[in-house]
Amino acid sequence: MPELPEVEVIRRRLWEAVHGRTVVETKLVRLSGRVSIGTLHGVRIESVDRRGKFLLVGLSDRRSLLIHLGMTGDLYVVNDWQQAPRTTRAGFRLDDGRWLVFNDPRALGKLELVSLAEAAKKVQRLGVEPLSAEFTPELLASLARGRRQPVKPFLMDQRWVAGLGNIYAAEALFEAGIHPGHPVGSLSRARLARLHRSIVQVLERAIESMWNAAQDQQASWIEHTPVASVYRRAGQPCLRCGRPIQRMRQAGRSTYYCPGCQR
DNA sequence: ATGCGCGCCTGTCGGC
DNA sequence: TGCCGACAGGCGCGCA
Repeated sequence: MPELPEVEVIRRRLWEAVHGRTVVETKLVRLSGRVSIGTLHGVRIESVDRRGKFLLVGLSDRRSLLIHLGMTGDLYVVNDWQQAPRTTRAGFRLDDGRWLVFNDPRALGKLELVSLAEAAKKVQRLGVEPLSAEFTPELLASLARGRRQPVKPFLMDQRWVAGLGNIYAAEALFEAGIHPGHPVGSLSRARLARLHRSIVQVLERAIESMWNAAQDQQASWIEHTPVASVYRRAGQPCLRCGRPIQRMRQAGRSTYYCPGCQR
């Protein structure tokens, strides 16, 4: 499920729901190497941060829960354990009786308990935060320089820019009018500047739209993912020019684009 | 060094 | 109804 916007909305919801609470019980289910935590007991949750697609839950014992949601992970609070879905992999009972639940049907997510220093080290390998002031057109251009790699897999590589996945990489490229197969190093400065702006806009719009949906208690916010312009729209008309959206394979992933609007 | 293909997992959906 | 393949919002590894 989650790329940067989804992870950011999960982070905000989590912060509201769990900050200052103490974990009083840990339950691990469907164990695998991807979940490596001992038991958490008597520690207070002091922060919930995001770096790229990682969540870092800061604890009062100077440790951190480092979470990556993989393809299908989700993290939220339920009132009692009975409400946790059967694909739940871990649960943390809070001092108010509710449960913080890590649900992950495909089990590609990761959950580890590490020292603050180790957590910091692990996220250090990530590239720039696209919604930070550090992310500028100039920085994007310097990262792209000299690379022959197609722009879409470049955008999905977390070492350069952290947080874009298959959906938002495709959406940003559509927004910028750039063909996903274009070698990133030979895009002009002007086109990279436009791509930079598109990345920021696409991510900000997605966060805003999902965050608004999340405020409505009646709505299942995850279903309010902003309508995609190209993602999973193969064969349907382009919203801008009407030509059918194409699907192609790149580095093993589906890429959607408009052959009319993206060059 | 760089870029691609595959394996890891389970769920869903459409076609036969 | 049941089976089968394709596909799915990610990452890390090994190989050319």
